Amino acid sequence: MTNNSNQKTILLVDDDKDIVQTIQGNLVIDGYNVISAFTGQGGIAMAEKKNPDLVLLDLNLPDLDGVAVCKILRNKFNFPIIMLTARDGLSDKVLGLKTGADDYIVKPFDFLELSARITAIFNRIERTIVQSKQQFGDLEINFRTRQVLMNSSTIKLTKTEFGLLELFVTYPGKALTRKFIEKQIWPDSKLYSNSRALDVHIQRLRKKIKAKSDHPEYIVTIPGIGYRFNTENR
Amino acid sequence: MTNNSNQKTILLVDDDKDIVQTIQGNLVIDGYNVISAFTGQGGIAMAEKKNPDLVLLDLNLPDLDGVAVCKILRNKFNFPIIMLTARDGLSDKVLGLKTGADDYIVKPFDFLELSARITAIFNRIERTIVQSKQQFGDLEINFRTRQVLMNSSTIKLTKTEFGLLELFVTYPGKALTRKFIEKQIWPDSKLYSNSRALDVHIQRLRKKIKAKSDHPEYIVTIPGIGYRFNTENR
DNA sequence: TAAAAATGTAACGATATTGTTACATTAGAG
DNA sequence: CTCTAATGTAACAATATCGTTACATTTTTA
Repeated sequence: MTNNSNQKTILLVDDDKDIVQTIQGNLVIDGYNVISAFTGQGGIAMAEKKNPDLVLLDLNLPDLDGVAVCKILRNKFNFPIIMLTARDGLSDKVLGLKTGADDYIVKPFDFLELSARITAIFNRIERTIVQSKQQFGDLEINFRTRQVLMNSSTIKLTKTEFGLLELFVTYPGKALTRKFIEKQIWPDSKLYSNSRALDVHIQRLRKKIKAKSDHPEYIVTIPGIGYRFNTENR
Repeated sequence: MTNNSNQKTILLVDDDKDIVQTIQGNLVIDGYNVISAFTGQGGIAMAEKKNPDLVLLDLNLPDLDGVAVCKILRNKFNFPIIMLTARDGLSDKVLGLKTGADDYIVKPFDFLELSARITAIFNRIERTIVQSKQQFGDLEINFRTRQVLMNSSTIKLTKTEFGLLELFVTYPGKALTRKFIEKQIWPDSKLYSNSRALDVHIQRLRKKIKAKSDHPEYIVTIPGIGYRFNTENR
């Protein structure tokens, strides 16, 4: 029905048409969708139009300096950039990486190394994304999907309850004052200094957590101060 | 109130104590907290205990093969791994990267390059995390905070509406069938084949988007099929 | 073009979520 | 221990969200 393929698009920017053809052919064999440009301007335009998953950028371009192109791309987009260049000097490499490139490969290179470095970057991104899950003892929180699991069974939290939990796990083990919590949960509301709303939401969250856990309190009360999220001994 | 320091910890695993000392000194100057181990076993133990932000792994270790250590670490942890080694062969590099390393540097190397590659990796991670924001024309979506901005002003979406928007931007420009959308939004519900709920939620989402935008429809109806999220010409 | 099918949309009741209140319980000060 | 302040918690009303329905409008089919 919908195209669910995870095929990644790689933009290749190089003015040497032979090199483009060779690399493109190999990348296609690797399963990538490849688009190309022969100038810096063309590369930038193509990036804006196609929003590729990764860019291979030669530093020797006919119109613009490759480093300048890299800067522009890095400024506007988040995709990884690998520089391909004949410049082997240390200062070139360091400059390239400091400009925002994710990797720097010196020509001539073997395609197998390029391929391995591309997948290494994609794997790093994948691992980083998956890492948006956090585990606290028998509690598992997926911040991307907002799914909360306790002992592998789902806990349904309301928006406010999830906000509280998110706040607690951001400062595990730290005592958070009532005022601080209230400011985070209700940022533009009037001062809740005399409201009991926070107490009530804490109770509701505790009840839902406790219903699924055999552990004692995750949320510890500190009278006169506020609350603390207990992550020890789990 | 809470310790907000962003100092990163790097674990250096190498049996050459001179090299360890040199690299460690330079990394400390770069502002990192550095811990070290001289054996594979020691490195694994240290990683488990300290959960570093990055590991520098020499492939020549007295007890275990470096590639084996890398496999074990990659299996258990998400932190990036940079291999440091004298093995310059193509197959070594490719094997190293395929084993799960994020980068591979051949000894002898200049510290400046190592330093640049470390920050390149940290920057990639940072960008990937921040990338949980997406821009579509005048529409900006932060998937982490679930905040939606249109022309820089906030749109308040309900859970279902945000789910729809998230689904649409996952498949920009693609036609999504009603059945597909319904399965994604109400996964464990009965078949909504004859329900009009989807239509109603689409209208509500459209109204909220339109209220803030001067563009035509973002969500295009495809009669008989479903809907399509229009990302062109914005 | 006319009929049929699909979609748009306002309005309604059901349910979920929220913040307040009142009273019970607990912790800490003296 | 007693008193007081802080916190726990059930119940309630206000609001938000949801899915259905009925009817209007648009698109497709024939």
